[in-house]
Amino acid sequence: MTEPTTLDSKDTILDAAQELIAQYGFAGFSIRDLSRESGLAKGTIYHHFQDKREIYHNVMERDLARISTRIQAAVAGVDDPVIWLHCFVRTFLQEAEERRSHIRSLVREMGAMEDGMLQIAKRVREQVGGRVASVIEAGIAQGRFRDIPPQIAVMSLIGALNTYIAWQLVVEDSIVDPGVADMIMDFFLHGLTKEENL
Amino acid sequence: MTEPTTLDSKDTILDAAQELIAQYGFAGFSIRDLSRESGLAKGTIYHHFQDKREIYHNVMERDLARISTRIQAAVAGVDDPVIWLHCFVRTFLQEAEERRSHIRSLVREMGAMEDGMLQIAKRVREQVGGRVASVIEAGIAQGRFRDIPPQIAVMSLIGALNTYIAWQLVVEDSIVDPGVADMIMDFFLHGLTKEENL
Amino acid sequence: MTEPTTLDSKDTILDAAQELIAQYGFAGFSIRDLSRESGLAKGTIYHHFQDKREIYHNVMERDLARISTRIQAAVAGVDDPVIWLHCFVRTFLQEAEERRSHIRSLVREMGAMEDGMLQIAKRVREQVGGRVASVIEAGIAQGRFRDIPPQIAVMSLIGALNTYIAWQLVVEDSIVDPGVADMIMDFFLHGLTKEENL
Amino acid sequence: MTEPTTLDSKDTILDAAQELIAQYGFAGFSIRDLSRESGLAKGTIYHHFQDKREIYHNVMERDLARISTRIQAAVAGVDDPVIWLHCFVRTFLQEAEERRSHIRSLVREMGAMEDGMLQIAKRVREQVGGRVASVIEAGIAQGRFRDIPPQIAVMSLIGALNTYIAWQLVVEDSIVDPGVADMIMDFFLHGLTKEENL
DNA sequence: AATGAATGAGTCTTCATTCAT
DNA sequence: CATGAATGAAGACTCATTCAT
Repeated sequence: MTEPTTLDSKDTILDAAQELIAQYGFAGFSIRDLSRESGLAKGTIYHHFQDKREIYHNVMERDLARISTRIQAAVAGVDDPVIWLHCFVRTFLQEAEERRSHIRSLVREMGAMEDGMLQIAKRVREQVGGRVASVIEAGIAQGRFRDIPPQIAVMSLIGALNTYIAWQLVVEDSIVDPGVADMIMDFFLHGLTKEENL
Repeated sequence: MTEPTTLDSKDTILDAAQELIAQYGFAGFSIRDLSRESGLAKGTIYHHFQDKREIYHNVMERDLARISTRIQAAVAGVDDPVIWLHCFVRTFLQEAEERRSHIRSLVREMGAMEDGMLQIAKRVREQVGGRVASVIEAGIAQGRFRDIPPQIAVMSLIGALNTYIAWQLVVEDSIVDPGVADMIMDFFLHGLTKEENL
Repeated sequence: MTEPTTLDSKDTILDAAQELIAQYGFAGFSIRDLSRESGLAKGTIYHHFQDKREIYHNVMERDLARISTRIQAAVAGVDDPVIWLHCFVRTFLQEAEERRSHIRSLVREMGAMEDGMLQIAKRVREQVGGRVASVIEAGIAQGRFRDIPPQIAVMSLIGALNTYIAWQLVVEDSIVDPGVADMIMDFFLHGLTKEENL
Repeated sequence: MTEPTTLDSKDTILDAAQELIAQYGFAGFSIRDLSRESGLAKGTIYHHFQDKREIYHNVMERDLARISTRIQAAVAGVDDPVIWLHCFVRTFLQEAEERRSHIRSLVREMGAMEDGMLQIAKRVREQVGGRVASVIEAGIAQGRFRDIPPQIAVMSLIGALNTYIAWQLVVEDSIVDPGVADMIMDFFLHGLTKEENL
């Protein structure tokens, strides 16, 4: 039963790759770096993966699966759309704080991505975004949310979150303030305008 | 009067670089490509710029100046905060449609950026974001906007815009729908919650 | 038993490098030449050595080891200082004839050398020169040589040899005349002055 | 009479070139460096000299002329061969201390030199060495020096001097000790052997 | 006399990838 | 499963040199 060894190596590689991709992007990281960082020979890397691209794919897929699972778990059994969204936002930001790579990478490479990769990016968007959208749709159906194209709402929410992450984590390198999650949610729910001016 | 030759060459290079950076990112574009695309020899490029990095800097700076001017012009003389924001959003999206490079690049390279570049990214954020923030502050002072940390509002707006651009332009490669500007603004102003539930 | 392949490749590279360095100096030889001359791809060269400089270092070190061993062997078991010096001179010139690179290179690059290389040059001087110096000291102690700073003597001897090599081998490209070794030694032992004028 | 301007520029270039060649050798210095160091544009350099090689030639020739003149002046009117040699040695070392470039360069590039340059190197050797040789011949004729091939003596002397310069100036970067001139001369005149052992 | 823009071959070095072991 | 030797195309950047002004 030497099976776990294989799995270990693959995961070792993906772990190192994830870190490097997060730091340097797809074009900016090299197999040599990956070999050094993972402690495995270049040959070994190519034994487990066909391509640099395949490594990228795998990192993305794995990350996607993780974040999906994470969010799903956090949100499981929650029926109320508002509470659901609260949970989502908190988990999203927490996740970002713990491993910064994924969201950053997704946001980044988009221009240079060729088809294969774009598919993954789209799947993330669809998977994560789709879940959010359906909750919003539910809220609209329940008459609690305004009848607005859910896409717009999703974009606004994820955009705010990503921008917050990009600004706070990447640029400032500061730590995520948990209070912000609530402020973002509040703003997301009520917008800018003062009620009396509605 | 062939004097502007110098200026022309530098600009020719920057124009080509802008296009390439927009497509492939900093790490992903090569001087060789730049040479081919600009029609100038590699030596010539290095005659005008010290570094690949210097080229990047210049592209960013130039773009920053352009977009700033653009927005400033669009917004000049507008006093009403809501109208101001409308103008801003429209110009921001228009600008993105016309030359896609800047916002995309900014959003992208962040992880791999070293200090010099980050400074520029920060300046964009401060310059563009700061302007928006002050308008929002004005709106709050006038009692028209809710008393909310302007940063949160700015993040939400710019995040929504960036995400829209990233999703629509980069991934879908589709054209910006002018109606979206209004929808984003509407959402930004009123949020998700139905009024009767306030 | 094709194990020595590694060693072979490294040595193949160093052999070619030695030849090229001897001909063109450090700055004057190119990795491309080295690749052509060694029959190995540029990538392979960089697989075995980090740097152009590291190649240089290795060539020097290897040569230093060789010449040291050579001289040591030639001089082994010789007690009489005069005979010792005779052996040394002959071996030194012979060595120079067989592989011209080392002495020439050493003599040459000195101005452009950075620390790492200078250390090697110093070691040669100390190793080879030191041995000669100690023999001269022994001769002085035995009362056979004049009580003169050994450094001066060493310098004069090695200077004469190097100059001879430079003039005869490099400029004239002629072959070393074995008689010269004796003439140099004679001059080294007795100097210019006629005895009756002492 | 704007003639001196020309001369000035040429000399400015040669001065800078001399310094650079002394430091980096022929292959190791670049026209760009020369342009920066001399404060003149690359075009200007090529206005005055056809080639990198021509610059090298000129530096060498000029230096050769200088050192020749220097030595000639120092030795002028001296009849006694021993005193002549003393003056020569002192001047040679002084010269080396003042501008280190010439001797070093000569000693260095030899391997990489093509014909044109070698001719100069040979001329130096013949001019400087020849003068020394003829004084030694005179001494032999006067019965004061041993009847030894003058070449051997010249080689020993210039070799000792060069080696001293290389070791002290280049490697140690220390200052020339004037006492050494006398010690070298003493050794040159009397050799290593103690008189009573003759 | 002097400039600086322009060039393309050439510099060292890194790349992703293959393959025999 | 794992290695490290090997590759050649591509990377950023420098070179000596030309030429219009």
